[in-house]
Amino acid sequence: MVKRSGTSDARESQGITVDASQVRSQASDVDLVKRRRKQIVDAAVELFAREGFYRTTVQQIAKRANISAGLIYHYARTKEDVLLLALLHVLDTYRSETPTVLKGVVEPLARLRTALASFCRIVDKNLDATVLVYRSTKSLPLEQRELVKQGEVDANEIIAETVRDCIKAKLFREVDVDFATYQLIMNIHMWALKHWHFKPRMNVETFIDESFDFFVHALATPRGLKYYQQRKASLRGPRARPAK
Amino acid sequence: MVKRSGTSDARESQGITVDASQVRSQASDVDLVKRRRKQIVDAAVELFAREGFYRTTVQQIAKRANISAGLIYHYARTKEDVLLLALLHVLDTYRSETPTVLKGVVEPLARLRTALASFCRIVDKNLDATVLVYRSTKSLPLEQRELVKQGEVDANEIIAETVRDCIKAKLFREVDVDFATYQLIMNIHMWALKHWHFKPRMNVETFIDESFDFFVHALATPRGLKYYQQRKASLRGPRARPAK
Amino acid sequence: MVKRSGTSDARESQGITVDASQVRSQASDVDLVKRRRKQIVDAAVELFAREGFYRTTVQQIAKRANISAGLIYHYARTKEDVLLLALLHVLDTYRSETPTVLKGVVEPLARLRTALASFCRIVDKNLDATVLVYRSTKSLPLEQRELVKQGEVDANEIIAETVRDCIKAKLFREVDVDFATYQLIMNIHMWALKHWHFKPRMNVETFIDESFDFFVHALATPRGLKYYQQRKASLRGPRARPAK
Amino acid sequence: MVKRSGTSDARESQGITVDASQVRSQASDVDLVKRRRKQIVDAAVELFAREGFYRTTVQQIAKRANISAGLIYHYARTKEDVLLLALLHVLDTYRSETPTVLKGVVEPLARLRTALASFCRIVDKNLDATVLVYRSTKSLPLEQRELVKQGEVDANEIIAETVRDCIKAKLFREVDVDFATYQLIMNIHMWALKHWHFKPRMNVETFIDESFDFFVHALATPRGLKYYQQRKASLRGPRARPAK
DNA sequence: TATGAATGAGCGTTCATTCAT
DNA sequence: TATGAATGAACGCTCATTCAT
Repeated sequence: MVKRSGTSDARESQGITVDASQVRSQASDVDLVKRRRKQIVDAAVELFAREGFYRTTVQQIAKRANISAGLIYHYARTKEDVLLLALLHVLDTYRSETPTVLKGVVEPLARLRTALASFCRIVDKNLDATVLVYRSTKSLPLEQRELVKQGEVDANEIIAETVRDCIKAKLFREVDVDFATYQLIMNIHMWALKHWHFKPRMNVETFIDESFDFFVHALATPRGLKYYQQRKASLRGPRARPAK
Repeated sequence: MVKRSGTSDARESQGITVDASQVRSQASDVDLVKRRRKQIVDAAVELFAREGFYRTTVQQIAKRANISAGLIYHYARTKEDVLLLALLHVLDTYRSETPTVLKGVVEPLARLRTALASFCRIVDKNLDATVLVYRSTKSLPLEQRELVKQGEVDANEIIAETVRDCIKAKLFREVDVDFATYQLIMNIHMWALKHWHFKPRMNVETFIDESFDFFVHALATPRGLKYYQQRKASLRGPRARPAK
Repeated sequence: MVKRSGTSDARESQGITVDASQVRSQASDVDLVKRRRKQIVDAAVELFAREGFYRTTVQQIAKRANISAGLIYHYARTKEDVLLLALLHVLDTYRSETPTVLKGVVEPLARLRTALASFCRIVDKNLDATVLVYRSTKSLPLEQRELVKQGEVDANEIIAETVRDCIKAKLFREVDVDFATYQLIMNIHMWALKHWHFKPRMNVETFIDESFDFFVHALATPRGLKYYQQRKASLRGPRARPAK
Repeated sequence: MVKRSGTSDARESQGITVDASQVRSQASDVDLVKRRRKQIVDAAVELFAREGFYRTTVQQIAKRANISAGLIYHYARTKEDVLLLALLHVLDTYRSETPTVLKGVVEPLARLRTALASFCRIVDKNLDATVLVYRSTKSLPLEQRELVKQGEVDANEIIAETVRDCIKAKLFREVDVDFATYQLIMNIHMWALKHWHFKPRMNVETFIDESFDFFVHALATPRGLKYYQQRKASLRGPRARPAK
C-alpha cells in the first residue's frame, strides 16, 4: 500500500489491476484478459455470495460467465484464485464509489457521514458479497489471505481520513483513530452480517442515521456534540438520498 | 427461546440439550447420547474452527473423537447436523460462563463491564470458534440456521440486560437497547474477526478497556459520564483479572 | 535387499509383502488388504500391460477388479502407487517360480540352463507385463523407481548365482559376473521386447536353446565348451518341458 | 523398406523424408515443411525423452519449437503423429552416423567393432531418446508402430552386414545372423536401458570393450578367436576415440 | 451400540484439438 | 501460413453416507 497524504479524494480506484500481477493468466491480450476476468469475477461473486465458495462449482461459474470451464483456467490457476479475484473485487467496490461522493463535501462531520453512508449503501447493495468476505477469506491460501486483508485495510482508510479530520477540527476527542475506524467499519459490516436481525426493524437509511448518531456520541468532544446536535437535520438532509 | 424477566442470573445454561430435540439420534440411552455428542461436538468444533466446515471430513471428526465414522451417523443425520451441534455449542459457551461471573456484581456500570469483559475473554479463548459461526452458519439448511441465530440472540440477552439496567439507572441515555447491544456484541466479535489486525497492537485486556471506554462515551448521559470518569479506576480494577 | 549366502534356493518369495510397507493402505485387516490388493494388482497388471499406464483409467481397474473406484484409494494413495504394486508384482513373479524349478538340479551348466529357461518361460507367459516394466517405470516418482530397480536386481541374482557356480566349476571363464548376468537378462527380456520380431521365426523353446548355446560360447572355457558339447542333448532333454 | 544388397555404405540416410508420405502435412512448400518439422521433431524428442509422451503436452512442444500450438497441427494430424516423427528421427540418428565412420575400414572384425562402437556412442549421446523408443512405441496406433519397427530393423542392418562379413571371412561361426545381430543390438540398447546400473561401474568406452570381447567369444571360430586375441590392442586403438 | 469397509456421485483440473482471425 | 483463445470430454481423486457384521 502506498503512503497517501491529504484527503482520500486523491486516491484513484485501481480496480483489479492490482491482482493482475498476482493471479497470472495465460492470455496476453490485455483488453481480453480484463474482459474475461470481469465475466468470470462477476459470475463468481454472484455465485459465491449466494451459495458459498465450496457449494459453487467451476462449471457453474463458467456457465454463468458464458464461457467454457476450461477457459477459466486460462485466467486463473485455481478455483482459489477465482475466489481471490472475487474478494478483491468486492473490496474494490467499496473504494470505487465513496471518493466520488465525497467530492465537494468539506465540513468534517459531513464528510464522515457521507463516507459512512456511502459505505453502508454499497454494503446494502452487496449484502451477500460483504458476508462472503467474512465467510470465505479463510478458504484462501495464507499469502492470498494477506492480500484480502490489505484490500480491506485500504478500503478502511477512506473512513480513517474523515475521522482524523474530525479530530483535527476538535469535533472529536483525541481517540485512537485506528480503533475508532474499526468500530465504524464493524458497524457498517454489521448491516450485512446481522441483516437478518435488523431488516425487520429498519432500512439502510435509518440504520445510517442511528449509527451516525451513536458514533458521534462515542467520539465527539462536548463542543463537537453541541455542534452536531445543532446541525443534525442539515447533516442528514442533503446526503440522505442514495446515489441510485 | 422463552421470554425471561429479571436478571440473566436466573437463566440456566442448558447446554446442547436444546438441540437434542432437533437433531435426532438413533440412540436411546440418554447419558450415552450426551457423552457421545460431547465427543463428537468437541472434535467438530476444534476441526471446523481450524479447517473450516468443508475442509473437515467426517472421518477426521471420528478419528479425533475416538469413534468410528459410522457412529457419528447414530448421533447426527448429516454432516450439517454436526455443524449445527458445533455452532450451538460455541454459542452456548458464551452463555455458560458469564452469568456466574456476574453474581454479586450489582452496580450497573460494573455489571456491563463485567459481562463485556467476560464475553471478550471467552471469545479470546475461542477465536477460531467465534469466527466459525460467521464462516459456516450459511452452510446450514435454512431451518437450522434459524436455531443458530436464535442461539446468538439468546446469548446477547445477557448484555442487553445490563444495558437496560444502566438506562434504568439513568447512567445511559434512552437509546434503542437492541441497537446498542448489537454494537457491543459486534465489538466483542471484532476481537475475533479482526484479530489479525489488533493482535500486534493490543491484548484482550487493553481491548476490553478501550472498548468499554468507547461505548460508555457512546451511551452515557452527562451524569453517567461523570460518574464513569470518577470510578474508572475502580471499575477496571477488581475485574481485570481473567477468571482463568 | 538383504545379503544372501548359498544358493538362491534359500531365498523365499515374499510377494508383495515387501511393498505393504511402502504403499500404505487405510484398511487394517491384513488378510483383507492382501485379498484386495491382489484383486487390484491383477486387474492393473492386465490392463497396464495391454493398454499402458496412461491409457488405463482407475475406473477400468476398479471395474475389472470388481470393486468401486473409490475403494482403490483405500489400498493405494495414487494411481502411481497401483503402478508400483503392479510392477513389483511382475518382478516378483520372476522370483517366485524359478527357485522351485532349480531344486535338485546340481550340475552347474544344467542349473544355468534351468534358471534361464524358467525365466524365459515366465517372460513368455507374461510378455506384455515384461514390456510394461520397460514402458512404465519412468512414470513412477523417483523414489519408487528405485524400488523397481532393486526388485529387478534382486530377480537377476538368481541368474548371477548360477553363473558364479559355472565359473567356480571352471566351466566358464573368469568373466565379470555382473556384466555376464545382465547380458543373459537382456537376452531373456529380448524375448518380450522384440517378440514381434522373433515370434514368426521361433518359439520359446527354440529361443531358449539358441540363447543358451550362444551364451555358453560367450562364457565357456575351452574345457567347459567341450563339456557342454558332449552333454548338449542331455541338458536340453529333461528340462525342456515347461513346469506348466 | 526395400531389400538391399552389398554393404551398408551403399545406403543413404534418408532422414524423415520417409514419413513425409505417411504423416501428411497441410503445407506445400517443401522447404518450409522440412524446417518446421525439424523444429517440431527436435522439440518433441527432447521433451518426450525427458518427460515421456503422455506427460508432454502439445503446448510444451510448441513453446520449445518457438511456434504456436495450432501450427503443429499443420504438420501433423495428431500428437501421435508427432511421436511417430520423433521416434523415426531417433532411429534415423543411428543410421546417419555409422556408415560414415565405417568408410575405409575393411578388416571384418574392425568393421564390426567400429559399427558397434559407433552405435554405442550415439546411444550414449541419446540415452533418453533410446529409452523413449522402448517406452512409447506402444502409444502409437498399430500401423505406425510397424513403421517404427521397420525403422529399427533397418538400422540394425548395418550391424547385420558386418556380422555377415565376419562369417564370410570364417572369423565367426555359421550362426543365425539375425539372432546374433539382435544380441548385439540388445547389448547396445542395454547401455541405455540399464544405464542406472552400469553408469557407476563403467563408461561407454569400457562398455564397448567389454561388449566386443564378450560377443567375439560368443561368435568367433577357434581361428577367429586366435586372430582376435592377437589383434585385440590394435582393434581397440585406432577407433577408441569418440567422434566427438 | 459400534465398526469400518465399501460405495459412487461429484468435483477441480488438464489438454488435445479446433477455428476465427 | 500462422496464431492462440476457446472448447469440452475425460480423468484422478475425495468423501458423505450406507450397511453387513
